[in-house]
Amino acid sequence: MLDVKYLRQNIELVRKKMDDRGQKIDFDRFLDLDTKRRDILQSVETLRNERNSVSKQVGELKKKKEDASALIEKMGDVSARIKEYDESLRVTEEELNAFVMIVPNIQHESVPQGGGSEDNTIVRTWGEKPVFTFEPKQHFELGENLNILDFARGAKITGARFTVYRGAGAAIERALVSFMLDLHTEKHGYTEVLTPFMVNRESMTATGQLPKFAEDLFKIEGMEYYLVPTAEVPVTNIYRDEILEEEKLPICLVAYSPCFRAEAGSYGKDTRGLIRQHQFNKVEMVKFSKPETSYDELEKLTANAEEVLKRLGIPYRTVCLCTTDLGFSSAKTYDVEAWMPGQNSYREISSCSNFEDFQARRAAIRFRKKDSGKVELVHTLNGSGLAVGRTVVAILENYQQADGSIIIPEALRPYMRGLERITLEGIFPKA
RNA sequence: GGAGAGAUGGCUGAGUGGCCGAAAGCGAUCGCCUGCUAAGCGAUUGUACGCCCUUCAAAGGUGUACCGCGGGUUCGAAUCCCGCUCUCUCCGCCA
Repeated sequence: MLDVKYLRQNIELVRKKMDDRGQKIDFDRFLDLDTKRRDILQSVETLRNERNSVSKQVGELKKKKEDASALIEKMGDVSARIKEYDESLRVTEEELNAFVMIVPNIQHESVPQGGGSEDNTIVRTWGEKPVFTFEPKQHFELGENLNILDFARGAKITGARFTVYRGAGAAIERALVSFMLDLHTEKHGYTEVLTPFMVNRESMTATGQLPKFAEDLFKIEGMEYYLVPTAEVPVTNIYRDEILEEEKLPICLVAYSPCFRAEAGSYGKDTRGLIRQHQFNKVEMVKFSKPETSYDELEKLTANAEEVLKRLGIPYRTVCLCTTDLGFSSAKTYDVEAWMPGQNSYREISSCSNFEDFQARRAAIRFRKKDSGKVELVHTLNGSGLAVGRTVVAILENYQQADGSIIIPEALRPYMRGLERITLEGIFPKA
């Protein structure tokens, strides 16, 4: 969320920023609530002050065995008034809070102005698109033909958007997770963490999924627990309500996690295959940074995600999301899009964002400045490194052969007992 | 799931109605002392939100809240009462 004080003092700038994001927000209501809150607060604090000092006098009188009944009677009335003010303060703060919680972050000045995904700017493009002597197939057709992806049985077991992986299909998914974690820990300096796949309401609120996007989440029946839509939630919440030491920053964590998304409102979109599932695997990078360096960290984070694709030999491009495509909590986002020959298009495989202090304020993640001793909010960042299911899609489609087999990228072979090619006959070689 | 014990500042830990935002110790920071290190001495050392001052901010002043969370009793609650959460011990169950 945004800082209430900042909002109050920079309301016109924020109005403009939200206009550019295509958000219609009634900031007059905010100003009213804010003024009301401070009025009530002052009144109630004055009364509390009176109560505190009179109560002290009562104590002194009683100690001297003198009569304090006049004061006590008077304070009964003051306490009643405090209770009334407290109630209206509670209501006002609730309204104010509800308002602030649904205001998106302010975009960084470098974010391109836009009205849709066509306005995202292409930052760079890498790799040679493979040339085929045949019509390249889509991954779901390749996967079903090789008997490594089984969508029908996934649907039987659970429902639409669930998949069974088999043999080399299951192995390549697992290999990718290990490959990505090893790369980020050994080459990019991240510490691996493994966090819960269910989180409570506070955690979801801290990273911005709640209260605004409840319909995207799976909630556990009868409990205030939710399935994680991304490891960003549990990993960022590791340091919720904590004050970190400046020397420890930046803290760079990487986590594998399955992700669960209700995908409400995406009916009819990507209905076949692995692209859009209710459950998918992801390796996620999360950073806690000092404000001064967070944009450098964003560039590094994005490069770390890109490195996975480079090592796998998958062509990609990186785009900077425009104002209207930017996610709720993000100040700036790069999407890395992998080339998918079967679909003849680039598809998002990673999303790398700097949230600045937006999540940190909700989550109360701060650090103490070494020289001044002052506490300040950290900046949080995260990015997929990468979405595993979509990486499988990219490998199947880019490395498909005329006979329907799939060449395994060299970087992955050590993680697959040396397997070089997925064919229908040899699902997996003997070790 | 059953029984019991507990939750206080960066940490340990005292505090069972007013003198408590909280003793003491440890740690940390600054200063003094010391040839250096250690020891010693002195000072400082929570967070949030208002208000005043200030062009803004910082600094400063002032007020309020916070002793796991939420309610209640009381002129007054870390302290008493109720509910919840979490931790620990024992029993049961269990990968």
